[in-house]
Amino acid sequence: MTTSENPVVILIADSQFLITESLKLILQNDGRFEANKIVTGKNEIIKALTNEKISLLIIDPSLTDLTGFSELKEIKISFPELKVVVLTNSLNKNELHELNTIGITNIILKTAEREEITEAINSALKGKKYYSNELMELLFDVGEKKNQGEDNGHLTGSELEIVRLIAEGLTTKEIAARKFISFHTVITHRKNIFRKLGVSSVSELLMYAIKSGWINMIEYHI
Amino acid sequence: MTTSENPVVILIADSQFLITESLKLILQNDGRFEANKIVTGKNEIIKALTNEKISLLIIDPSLTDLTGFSELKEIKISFPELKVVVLTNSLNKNELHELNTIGITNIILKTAEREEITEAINSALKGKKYYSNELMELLFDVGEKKNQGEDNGHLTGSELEIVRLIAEGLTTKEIAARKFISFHTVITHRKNIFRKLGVSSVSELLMYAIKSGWINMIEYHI
DNA sequence: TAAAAAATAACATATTTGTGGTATAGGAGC
DNA sequence: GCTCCTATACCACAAATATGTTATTTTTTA
Repeated sequence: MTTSENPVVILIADSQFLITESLKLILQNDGRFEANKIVTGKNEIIKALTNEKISLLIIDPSLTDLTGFSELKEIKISFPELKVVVLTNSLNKNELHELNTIGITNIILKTAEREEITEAINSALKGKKYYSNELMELLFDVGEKKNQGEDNGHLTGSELEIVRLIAEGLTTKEIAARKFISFHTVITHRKNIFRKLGVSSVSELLMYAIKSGWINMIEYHI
Repeated sequence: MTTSENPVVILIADSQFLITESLKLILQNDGRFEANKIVTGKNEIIKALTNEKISLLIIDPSLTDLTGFSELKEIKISFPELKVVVLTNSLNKNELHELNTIGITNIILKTAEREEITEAINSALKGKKYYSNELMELLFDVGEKKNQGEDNGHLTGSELEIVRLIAEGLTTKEIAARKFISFHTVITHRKNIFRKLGVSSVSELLMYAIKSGWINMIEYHI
């Protein structure tokens, strides 16, 4: 927090010009930070982290990999000392939990106010957690309105694959043909999926799947 | 373009702090503009447009109404001389065409580069059209991959309402009860919807509806 | 006001879904 | 070795869907 500490160098990894410009301004006006660097491509991130002494990385994960965060995970493993703030346009509950698992606990949305942004940065530097208000709500509505199903949400690999094929518009018969398995097996999978998720129709299933980020909507919605 | 013209006052209507901050910076550095004002609520927009001589409005429509753009339409009618640049996070093809119908032809995404932003503003002031590169692609893939249906995409009000009820997970019988119409009527609507959209299952219908922005995903995806 | 479009409704029928069971083989973990 | 989980598979049946065709009334629009 004071100038007597190690120099704080911040790396901003974001391809949105309008965002990086504002961030630069905020960090400059703060005065606590030694230098800031902006990278807009995924390759530059590793290079900068390797060659320079970076204290904090502010990153939009959509710059790297949108689903799975595997590259973000690798960064956290390669640079354990690095503090990370995730700054992104939108996150669903699945993604939020996944980031938590990786050890990223300072997450804000690009709709955040100035106070939230500085708070997230300060918390990250102190090793404290910080989440946007909107994300806190997401974290806490674990109970939720619907689904009285038992082990909600945890589908197996085959089950997830079938959800995606249903989303593509395939019928049970077509899914069986595509996967070279029996029609009856697909029926059983469907039953298990419905039971686990507490839904009883394709519509409800798809809404659940989209909400949870199981279906890649990128190709459907710009 | 020159200082001899009328003073150019720009109103920025956006609730994203990170965006308004950058815009302010860009406009300040440009030097051509007399004054800039930032509003973050929908009520302030009309007040500012009424009381001050605004040349250009840079607006994120999600500040007002996300679907239908009815408030944006009213603004265009009330202030015909006003130039408008729409700056938003995402748009689908339906929304893009709707904006076009209203007479808003300068549209860029918040992922735009500095050049695109200034170009959009300059074009708007000159009365010329400007669209982000990503949006141009959207405009031009009219042919598209699927759907060989006839009058694609244009559903009536009742049909759209039924699409939303299907998305809610209601069965045909339930929809009939909810709307106080015959089961057979709902069946007919479904048939017409499927024919118009070139789909043949609820899954395909929902994917189409989400892609087109007919279903409000806000409650499902933050 | 005449034509076009939308909303309403019905009948018939093949296909698909949703739901209740039961059952076996293979792998992971204790 | 034993148990839990997963993937596989089958039977049966009621409910719902998808598809075709036709037709009347109401609303919109040209």
